[in-house]
Amino acid sequence: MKPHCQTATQTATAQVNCGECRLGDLCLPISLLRTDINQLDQIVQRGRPLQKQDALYDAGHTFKSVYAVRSGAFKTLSLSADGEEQITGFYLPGEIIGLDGIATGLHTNSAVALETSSVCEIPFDRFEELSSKIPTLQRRLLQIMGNEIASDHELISLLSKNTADEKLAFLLLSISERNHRRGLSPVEFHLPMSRSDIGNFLGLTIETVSRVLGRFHSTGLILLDKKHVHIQDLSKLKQLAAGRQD
Amino acid sequence: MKPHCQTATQTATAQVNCGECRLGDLCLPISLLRTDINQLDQIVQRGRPLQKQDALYDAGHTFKSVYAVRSGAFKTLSLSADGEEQITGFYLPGEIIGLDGIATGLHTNSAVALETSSVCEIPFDRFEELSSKIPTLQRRLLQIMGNEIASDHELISLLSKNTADEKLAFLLLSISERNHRRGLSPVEFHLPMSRSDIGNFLGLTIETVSRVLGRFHSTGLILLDKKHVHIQDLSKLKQLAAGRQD
DNA sequence: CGAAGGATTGAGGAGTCTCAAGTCGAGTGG
DNA sequence: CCACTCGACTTGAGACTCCTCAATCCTTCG
Repeated sequence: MKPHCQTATQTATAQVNCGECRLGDLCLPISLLRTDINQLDQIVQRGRPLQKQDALYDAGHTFKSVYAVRSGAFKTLSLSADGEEQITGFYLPGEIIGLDGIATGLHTNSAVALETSSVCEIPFDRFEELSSKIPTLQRRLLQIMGNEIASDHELISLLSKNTADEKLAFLLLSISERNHRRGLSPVEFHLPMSRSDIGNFLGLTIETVSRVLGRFHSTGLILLDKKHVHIQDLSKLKQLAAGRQD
Repeated sequence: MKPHCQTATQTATAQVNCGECRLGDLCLPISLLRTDINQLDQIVQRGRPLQKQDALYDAGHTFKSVYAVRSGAFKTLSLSADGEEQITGFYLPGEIIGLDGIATGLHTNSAVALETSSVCEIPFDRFEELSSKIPTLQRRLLQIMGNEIASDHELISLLSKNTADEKLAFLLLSISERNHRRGLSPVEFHLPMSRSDIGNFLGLTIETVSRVLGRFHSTGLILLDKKHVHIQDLSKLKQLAAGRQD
């Protein structure tokens, strides 16, 4: 329908180097010296545009690279023993995916584009080489993995203890905050994933997701038109997400 | 009551160096050269015995070290926004705890001994130094974090999709396998944690845990005497844990 | 011995799932 | 341009799992 901003700029930024990327220090190069950034810049491979539903990598494939989301959005998912799909995370621009697989050398998850997306690919062998020379880079990688673990723990707590309402509030808030960090509006945004993805991620059925979002809408907590969300009462949403019912 | 084996050997092994530790390569030093092991050995601090309920570290404290469980067992837990406790993992001998906190420099979890336990402390600054000189060691650390993430994802999937029966079967099986790896019996062991810890970890109430374990017992799946477990039908337990009801 | 914490057992209720029907919008082909 | 189909989503009614509340038992410990 209407032109999609991120897709439009994607080609324009495809050649931008790390030092000038508008994602700034959201991505890896945080607090690197200029000379170090240039070194990193030389191993980063840019411009791999993916269409909706395209897999960036699949579970079982050899782990070669990590990726920084440049535009669009991804979901990562693993298949459990009984063949069920479990979404383990959603990833927005500036965030790093592909770190699963460091342990075994094989990816344990698949990463799938939720909409037209592009990434920066960082070959891991060359990254490791580089990071043994640049201590801050090594530290940064550990930080990113640490954050991954911390957010997994948050999700674990959410899944064990919270109601459907609280889970949905948490997800909306999480996307709101991550958009805010990228300089976008914290109260008005686009949900890149389907209801069914949301349900899978939060351990709910699609019907429950639909009902809860409907209730959020009818109580004036949010405005909702399909995938477009406008948060009306941010503080109440925060209360809900924290587990304190209104 | 009766003497506790692991506690008894604890003092005896307290001075053993990494090269001779009977946990072998379960712990960090996997596939290190002998000279490298010796270097690691020199930074490891041993012999910190903890009593049941003692905290190894607390959430909010500065992150200084990682720890290898030497004997006993630990739980790690985080406090969610609303002050609720969430157990994020149980840790048995040979396993590494304390890696949360790498991201921010502060521990995000607390680690609490479930019974009399001892650990090897590995000061992280010196470990980082050492690992920039020994590439396998650096790789090993990433592996351990990768495994942590993989097991978190497994737990996330378990919490979102599985029934109480399946959750309990999974936990029993997990402990069984980890005991087996340490050379202990995979079918007969001791649960180091309380029913309430189990429930917290699996997102169930204590009553449900009790009822399910009781049902497992009365259907002949396991023998159960308080915290002592004897798995009678391992394959059926595996089916259950994989989500295929009998 | 009494108290306190952990665990078991029972009855009733709430929240979410299942099953089923129905709506909406986009894309297709006549 | 309209009917058709397909997928994503919404809405409703009933069922079931698990939670809540409460009583009781067991073990430990002062």
